[in-house]
Amino acid sequence: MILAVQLKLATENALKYLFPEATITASMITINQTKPEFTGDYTIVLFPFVKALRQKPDVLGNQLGSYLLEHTELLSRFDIVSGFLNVTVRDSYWANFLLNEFNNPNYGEKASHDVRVMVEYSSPNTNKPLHFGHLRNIFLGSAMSSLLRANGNQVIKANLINDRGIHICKSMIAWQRYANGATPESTGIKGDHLVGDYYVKFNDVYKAEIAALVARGMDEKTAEKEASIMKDAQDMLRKWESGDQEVRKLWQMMNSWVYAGFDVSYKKLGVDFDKYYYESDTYLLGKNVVEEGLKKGVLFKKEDGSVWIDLTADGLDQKLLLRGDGTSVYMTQDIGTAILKYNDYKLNKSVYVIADEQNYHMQVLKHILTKLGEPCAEGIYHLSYGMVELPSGRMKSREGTVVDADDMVAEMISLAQQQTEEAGKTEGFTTEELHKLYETIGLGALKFYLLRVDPKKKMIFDPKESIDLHGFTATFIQYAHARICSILRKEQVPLMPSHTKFNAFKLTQEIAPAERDLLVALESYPYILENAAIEYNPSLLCNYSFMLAQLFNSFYDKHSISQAENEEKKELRLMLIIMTAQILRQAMGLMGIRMPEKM
RNA sequence: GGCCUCGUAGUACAAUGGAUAGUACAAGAGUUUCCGAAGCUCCAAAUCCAGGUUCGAUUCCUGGCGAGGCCA
Repeated sequence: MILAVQLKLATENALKYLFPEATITASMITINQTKPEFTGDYTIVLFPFVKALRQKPDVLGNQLGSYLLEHTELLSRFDIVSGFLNVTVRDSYWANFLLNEFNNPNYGEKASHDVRVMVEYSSPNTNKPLHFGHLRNIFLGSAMSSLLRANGNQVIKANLINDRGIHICKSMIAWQRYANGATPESTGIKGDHLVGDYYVKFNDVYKAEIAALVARGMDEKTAEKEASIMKDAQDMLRKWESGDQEVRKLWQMMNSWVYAGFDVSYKKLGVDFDKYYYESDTYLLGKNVVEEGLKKGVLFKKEDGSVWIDLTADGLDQKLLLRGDGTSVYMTQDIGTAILKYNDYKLNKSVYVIADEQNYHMQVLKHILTKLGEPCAEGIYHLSYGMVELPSGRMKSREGTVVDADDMVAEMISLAQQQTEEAGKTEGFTTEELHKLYETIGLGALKFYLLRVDPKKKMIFDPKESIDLHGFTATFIQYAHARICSILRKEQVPLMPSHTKFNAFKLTQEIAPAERDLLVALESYPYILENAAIEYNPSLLCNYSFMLAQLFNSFYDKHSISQAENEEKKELRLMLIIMTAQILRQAMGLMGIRMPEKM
């Protein structure tokens, strides 16, 4: 159990013993890390007890501090500063902790238990390539999957592909009209980009057609409907729905190009999926559930035959589930798909990584499933994230302001190369190793950049300033790791030595402040790891890793390891940096970021 | 119009109701015969406005102002 939790329990017990009359609840106890300007490792806030115990903070603090000092093995001293009880943990505690955990490759992870969680992410449309906004989704989903697994859950990574609909027909019709049979092979263009080009082409032609019609005196609304390319696309959609052989063949061919393109991108990004769902398989689902809901009286029918649910009692409004002609809407198929997923895997939880513009939709979906009495409802969690915006505002494909994902990755890798070469750090690597290193640095920077922000908040990305490789970045953390590896290489200590190597270690000297700071941080890692999963927030792990790397850098600057004052200090510091490197590798690994041993 | 988010240094981000509001970039000053300077050290700079709850509010509540999103 980590120290902060132990202290909290000890405090609760102490207060109950000292003040048996008063009611003390765990929620009243706040334990923080002590601010650097005060003596101590952890701080217990005394104010919340003042009223309940009718004691002055100082008196109370003294009683509590003395009790903890006497009755636990944890503390060596305490200080009271204006309502805060600062406690200092015994050096022997830290030494024991370090000796037990420094080379534990699973430190902080939880044992596997039978809770099945699906994480759905990426979920692209098959009419255009991935853009920068998708990357936030993909990295979030991938990191959350790893985080949930590290916390013991059985994770299924799912990708629901939006492979049908009018937008897909748009690129198909434009390809049919203008491509002259061009294929990825004949043009050398990546499949998703090729199809995307014809989606753009569609919009160009469409716009021109509307303009021409308006010029002939038609009003704009009518022109939008009358444009021939749009009529063709709608006609194609009808044919697709009726199973027209030719259209289906074209659809399959173009989608297969897109999938091949996505596969290349996913592989480059280092993400994968356990299960693919296709909207062409699921878009008719949900209708029967709606029919049943109608029978149960949960849903109602309007005069035109359309089916609705009334959520006004829940502060929402009425929501359409089936149109008068019996066709379904997005909500209908989402109901069906939620049930399908649940039945496929007997899910305990189903996480949807979807942008916050769908907040209302997801809220309604969960409500409806609850009202319908579907058991999948309870486990649904919308991991809502803010959109990535440019300084000028939202990315808009129509205005050509989208940043392409593949381009962005390539740019980051070349930035990594450029900076490595400028720093003259290419010696001792083969060409192949360098290539891999640039990928590690470039992709790491990109992932970290998108994950370091609280998912709920929208973020602004300025492509002109590109992404820095200094400061609050993956590069900074990777560099700290590489330095540690370099020291260990020189000392001929493996990254994960067997425990017996330091068996003879015995602490006889005082632990220095910089060593302590590092120990406190290392010890709190399990708490961070757990919280990041509970709060569905990988940025907590990014913040933590960066702080840990910072602490290492300061420590490294103050104290020599190979030239330590004596053998004991050297062993202590070696264990410290072995564990630091271990946690950095593990934490960043969960984010999909590799830590190089040299850079 | 209704509902939901969000307003923190020049910029981008932190802060379970707790101490003097942290970090990075940019700006300024240092730092290399010594384990990797992609580093370290110092310096300056911010909670949109007005009320309220509290021993204590960036955080909770109300009302403005501003930005974004969703629903018709």
